[in-house]
Amino acid sequence: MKTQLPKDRAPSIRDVARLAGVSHQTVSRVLNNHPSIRETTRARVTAVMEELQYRPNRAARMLVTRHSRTIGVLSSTSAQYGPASAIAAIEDAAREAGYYVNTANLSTVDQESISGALGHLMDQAIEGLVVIAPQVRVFDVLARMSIDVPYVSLQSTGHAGQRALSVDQIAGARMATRHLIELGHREIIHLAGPQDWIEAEARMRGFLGEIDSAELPTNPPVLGDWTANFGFRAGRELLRTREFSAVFAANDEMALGLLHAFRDAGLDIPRDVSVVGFDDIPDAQHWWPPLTTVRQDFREIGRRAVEVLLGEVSGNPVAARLQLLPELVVRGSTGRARSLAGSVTQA
Amino acid sequence: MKTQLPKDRAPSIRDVARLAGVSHQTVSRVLNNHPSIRETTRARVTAVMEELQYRPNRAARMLVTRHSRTIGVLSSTSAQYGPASAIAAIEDAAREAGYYVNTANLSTVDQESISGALGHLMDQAIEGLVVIAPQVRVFDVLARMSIDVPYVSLQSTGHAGQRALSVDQIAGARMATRHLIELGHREIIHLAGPQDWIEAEARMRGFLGEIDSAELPTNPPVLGDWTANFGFRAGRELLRTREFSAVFAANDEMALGLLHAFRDAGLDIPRDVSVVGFDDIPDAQHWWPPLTTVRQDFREIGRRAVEVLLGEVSGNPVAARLQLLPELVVRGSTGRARSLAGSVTQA
DNA sequence: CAGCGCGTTGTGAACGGTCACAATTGTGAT
DNA sequence: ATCACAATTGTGACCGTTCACAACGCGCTG
Repeated sequence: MKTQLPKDRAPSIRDVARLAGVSHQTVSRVLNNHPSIRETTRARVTAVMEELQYRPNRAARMLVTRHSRTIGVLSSTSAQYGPASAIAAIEDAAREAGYYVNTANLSTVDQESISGALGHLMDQAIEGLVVIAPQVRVFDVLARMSIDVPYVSLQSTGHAGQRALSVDQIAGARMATRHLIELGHREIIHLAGPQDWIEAEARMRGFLGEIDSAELPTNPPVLGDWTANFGFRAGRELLRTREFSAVFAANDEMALGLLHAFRDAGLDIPRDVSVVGFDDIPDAQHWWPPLTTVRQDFREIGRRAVEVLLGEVSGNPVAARLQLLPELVVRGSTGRARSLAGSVTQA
Repeated sequence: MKTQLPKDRAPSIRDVARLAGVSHQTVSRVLNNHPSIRETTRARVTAVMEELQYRPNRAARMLVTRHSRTIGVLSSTSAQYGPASAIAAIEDAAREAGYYVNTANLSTVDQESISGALGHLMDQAIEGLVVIAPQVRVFDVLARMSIDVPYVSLQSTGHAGQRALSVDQIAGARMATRHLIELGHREIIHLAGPQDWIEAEARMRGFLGEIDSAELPTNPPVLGDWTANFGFRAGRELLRTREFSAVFAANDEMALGLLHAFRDAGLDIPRDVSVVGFDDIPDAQHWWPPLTTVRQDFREIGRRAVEVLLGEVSGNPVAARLQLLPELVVRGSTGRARSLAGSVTQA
């Protein structure tokens, strides 16, 4: 009982029109549910569409409307938990809003790689861009290429000219640091992330700010690369060269490496050293000891990014609160300070 | 010194043509580097393109050629390390080949969600599909929707009618199990993944096969959900209800949960219990104790998936070996068997 | 010198939607 | 019944590219 079609191509709007006995424009109107269509006509057209399994051709629509309904995501290290779950959330939210998502990964952060990825996205005629690789340099390139689409950046704490949407990294870092101070630690070392990452720099600022408020001696931070491997090596190095009773790592992975190194050296955590991480990835509660860390909700950030971006795209900006507050989660890796190699002179 | 353009729109092929003093078709030929173009003409056209910052309109091209140069990725749990790094690798490889990637996530695995995601991808006119959510049901829906594009599935060990590309899960599971047997363990429990996951089922088959070859008693596996939280609860439950000296977990996350539970119960690993995982995620080497596990190279799988898929798409299938061999990585979470609560009767 | 063939370039029509505008139909008031 | 006006539908052009085909120029052959 199927209606035969002349062409072998996918059915077009005109095929539907012919079979429904209307003009192609009417079909188009049904498609975009235009208000003034008689209910009976709409039903007839819809029926034919159903029968033909009609699917609008996105390319054609895109050609004339100049809307791709696609947003781009620029990301690095997208295999890590944080970025990965943010991306997943972005995709979900975008799809829900009828948008498509295209992701480009940055293998390296040289300018060529960045502009290559950006070019790839621009070819797609993206209408908006989410930047999850908040290295400073990315924004330079973004500016230089005169990208004309609106963009949001995750976790960049107001660095760019555009809207930035983020968990308040500075507040989070202060919470972590204050927690250690309140436990009586005075010699606290910060294992920071790469300093061309805006969020790494923000966490460092938060750390230094809090240390400063407490009028504690300033220990030079160690600059890491986010990985557990680095944390491990840094931990060994620290034991050889520094005096401290606590470390605040800029992310959970590096904290894990620290735990490993300290344990290998025969130290008891948190009796001998306290460790705080940042992110609260799902594994962290199962580590040994379970990690005290600062939780940020990556999925929520992703969702909001899309919300803000689509608001921007459609011309009526969302007045959403752009800063989310992170939350300190105290577990077994932190405890009261006692003397290890140095520290503890206080009241 | 810039040449003024009449329109405010992005420059088109005809704008370039006019300025270069050629026909639009010639410009098109340059674009697709057609052989018979005089070198001088090509140079002239290229120069104008450069000056105008011309970018071909993908929608227009797509409309007429019916090629989207886009491949789709259907994935679930894309925040986990394995899928996430495979996706990243897919994107890299695709971009290198001049293709675009569109990902759709499965929040739930009901049929509606699956066909919704698939529909989203089909709207994009994808030319090929990579399935990373190898639940059996996905393939049912795939068949029912009569998806007409070629697809590869990751880690599905030859379940589907189409090409499957994977690490040999069965071999990996056998390696892990054999390792435990060789250490003298006789009461080995398998903490399996959800059985609607093809790879979970394959790992279970490998485990059972190896147990069978060694003529050991068969312990009923425990069915989990891949998460560390589940592993933790399962670990506590096992200690209450079962006798065993080793557990083979179907992935590293669940193994982590086990370690946590066993440690909480005051057990020493590996003296009292041995634990093996699967995947070798980067963190696993830093856990306590460092996890013995089966390594599979997710990036490589992703790369190959694209290779195979693009071969299929372009009509000349790649004759690549589709099975990769995983590798056993022995670390601190496994050791020789001794009596715990049961077991150890052997020679 | 006509004619052939090849390399190179141009012409006009698609592709499948939307847009602007015109045309038709229906409705209520006069 | 008539008219104004709104609701509904139709017509043709256009978006930017590729495709099929035609045409041009030029050297070479006979």
